[in-house]
Amino acid sequence: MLVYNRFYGNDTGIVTKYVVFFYFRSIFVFMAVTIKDIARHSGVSVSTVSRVLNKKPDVNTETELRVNKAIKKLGYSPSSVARGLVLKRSNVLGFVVPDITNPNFPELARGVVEKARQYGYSVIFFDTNHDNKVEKEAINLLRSKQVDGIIVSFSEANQVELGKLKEEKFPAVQIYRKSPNSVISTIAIDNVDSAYKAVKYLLSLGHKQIGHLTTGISTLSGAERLEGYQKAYKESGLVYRDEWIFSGSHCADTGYDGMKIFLDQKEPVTAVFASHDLMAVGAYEAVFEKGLTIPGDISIMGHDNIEISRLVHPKLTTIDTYKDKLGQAGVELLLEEMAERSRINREIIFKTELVVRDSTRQIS
Amino acid sequence: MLVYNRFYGNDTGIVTKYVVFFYFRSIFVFMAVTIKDIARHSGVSVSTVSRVLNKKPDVNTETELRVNKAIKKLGYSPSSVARGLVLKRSNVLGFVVPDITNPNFPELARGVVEKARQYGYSVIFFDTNHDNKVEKEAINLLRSKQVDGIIVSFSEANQVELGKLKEEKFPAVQIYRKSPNSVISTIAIDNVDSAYKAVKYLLSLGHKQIGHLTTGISTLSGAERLEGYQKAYKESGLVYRDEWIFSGSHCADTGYDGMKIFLDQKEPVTAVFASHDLMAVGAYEAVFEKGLTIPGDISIMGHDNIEISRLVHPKLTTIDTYKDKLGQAGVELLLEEMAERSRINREIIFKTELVVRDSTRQIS
DNA sequence: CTATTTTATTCAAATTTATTAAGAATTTTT
DNA sequence: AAAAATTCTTAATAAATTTGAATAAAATAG
Repeated sequence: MLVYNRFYGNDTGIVTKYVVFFYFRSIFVFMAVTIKDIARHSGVSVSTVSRVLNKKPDVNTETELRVNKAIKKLGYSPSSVARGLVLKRSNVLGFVVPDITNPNFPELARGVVEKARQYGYSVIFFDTNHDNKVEKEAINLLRSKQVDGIIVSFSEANQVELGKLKEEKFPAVQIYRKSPNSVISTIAIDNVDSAYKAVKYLLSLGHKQIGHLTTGISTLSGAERLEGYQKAYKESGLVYRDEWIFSGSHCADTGYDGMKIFLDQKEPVTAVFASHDLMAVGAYEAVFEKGLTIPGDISIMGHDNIEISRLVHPKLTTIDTYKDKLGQAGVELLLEEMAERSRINREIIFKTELVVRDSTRQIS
Repeated sequence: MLVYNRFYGNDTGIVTKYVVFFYFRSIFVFMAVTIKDIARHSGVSVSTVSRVLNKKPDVNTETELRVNKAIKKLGYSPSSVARGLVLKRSNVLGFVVPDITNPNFPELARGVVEKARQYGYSVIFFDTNHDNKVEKEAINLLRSKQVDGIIVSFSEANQVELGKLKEEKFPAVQIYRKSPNSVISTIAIDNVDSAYKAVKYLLSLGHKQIGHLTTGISTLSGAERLEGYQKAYKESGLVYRDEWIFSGSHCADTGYDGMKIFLDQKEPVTAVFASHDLMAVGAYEAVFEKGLTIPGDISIMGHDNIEISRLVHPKLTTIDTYKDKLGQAGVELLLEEMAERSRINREIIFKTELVVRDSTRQIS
């Protein structure tokens, strides 16, 4: 065995090391075993082997045994590609998300992949990085790969594309983010009710001035959660002020920015409901910077119950959205669509659940 | 348009709502357009169309135009499946991780998927949930799907399987976690050096009693980081005590447990280096519980620079491992392997980088 | 100006690996 | 010997690529 190491630096400043091993072993060129080989080896025809493989009738028990022995011996595994060509299905699903590094999506992805596996499907995964062009590209690629169905989490921009799929009865479901005009079947959560529940909880703790860090009306979920906030206020008979609402984005920094503004107001809010946990955690920083405490001086609530929420100090009160269940339900709905191939759209809305932790408190 | 809503509860206590839309539109059954249709439509043979598609020579400019027009008109896109059958490649890569909800993997995944896309490859994704059986299953599935190569992050258990792939010259690389006996090519980080750097930094701040929260020698990276810790101590001339080392796991709670033990010792450590950020953040909780401050009373350092590390308060000093770059490099190495098809193993080791934040301080 | 060679296009047929329907061969039953 | 039941084989099919042959046009030679 010959070994050599090479160290070198590259323009990123990362130094990499090469360790190369040369193996001198029996030379063995991999040749794929086909159904023909099995047929020849077991002295039957390919169609008989096919019947054995697919557990169809009209096969002698003895023949079956012989064929299975050959399959095992030669380590044969049918080519999904050839099978897909004939049967026009691939047993592969497509899954397209805007950003896997957004903490909501890994759990969703796990739910999807796990459930798909249970049903015998593999999953081709795309991360579009919020790029509409890539979204479109992904759809085309997945179709040319002949996936049996797709699960997407698209922005408004490409809903038209999804509508086209529906026209063709190509199985597709939108997950996590709602399909704005319900052009395809959807799995989502009841954002209005969820935010309503959150704000109602804060009101029940005695808070009357509740700020809201929203992602703005640019995202549907943001708009819905804002609606829930408003609904809770309306029902309580109290009124909120416009300056208690701050529009941020999907990242934590905007929570910090918003909270800073809230704290600088003459009559600061006593509680804040953030549209997602990351903003809530960002808000923490602004509170600490002012030398204030949570929940002593101000109560903070998030939404989504991502992992971070139970790791920060104090642990964040939030709303669980059952992301893995959403992913699983997405696959199940997709499989239904694949079976039916109708143009009916279903919309399955999950209720969410309040998770009370340490970032909120009762005030007199 | 007919709409009906259905509400129902299920055993998980989640209430879901059904909104079903019935569309009555022109009935349109999707029929795939094939190369034959293009040939017929443009009055040439399929082989000519194929030559146009693959930009091969020996095609009249005028013919090419005619064919391309037909392609556009009929909205034709070649079947990757049929193409895969003939060419024996699918333009699909496999990517298998133990746990996508582990905060290190999403970034890795993004790097892999993004780079693969740039090179025209799609990625079939598996999450094994640390199940060795599922790992094996994934390999078999990916092979029957005729992926062109795979990127895995396997535990020691299935290294034998990977070795078999190598025997067959099936392109495969191990990423993030090192391949223990280098049975296949690897992209990893220099864990020893990385931990060495971390502890050396703490020593440079004046800390002489540094605790280490390790994942134990059960994981290779844990063992290597422990080695780095020991190396730094050895070099400094100081000695560490065995009770300053606590073995935990991949989850945050064990950081809390370990830190509690550290703090209860008669002569507590003044700094702690955790093998990964989650443990470090878990340790925070134990410190706060005692009414102590970070870094006032104790400095804490993590490893991996996951998103959480800059969201906690104080922001965690840690080590960046360039996870997205690792993912990208994984794809590039895999593509090299695919081109060469040799039995040579490469090992590319990335250096890591110290990220100083607010959880560590100089002591006199 | 015809005959031959060269060049540029284009086509028909084989190939890839599996499934499946139709029909042939064999065995069993009537 | 005919009919029925069982089991297997042949050939078509899926949608592309590829090879060697065919055709047509252009160039060269006699």
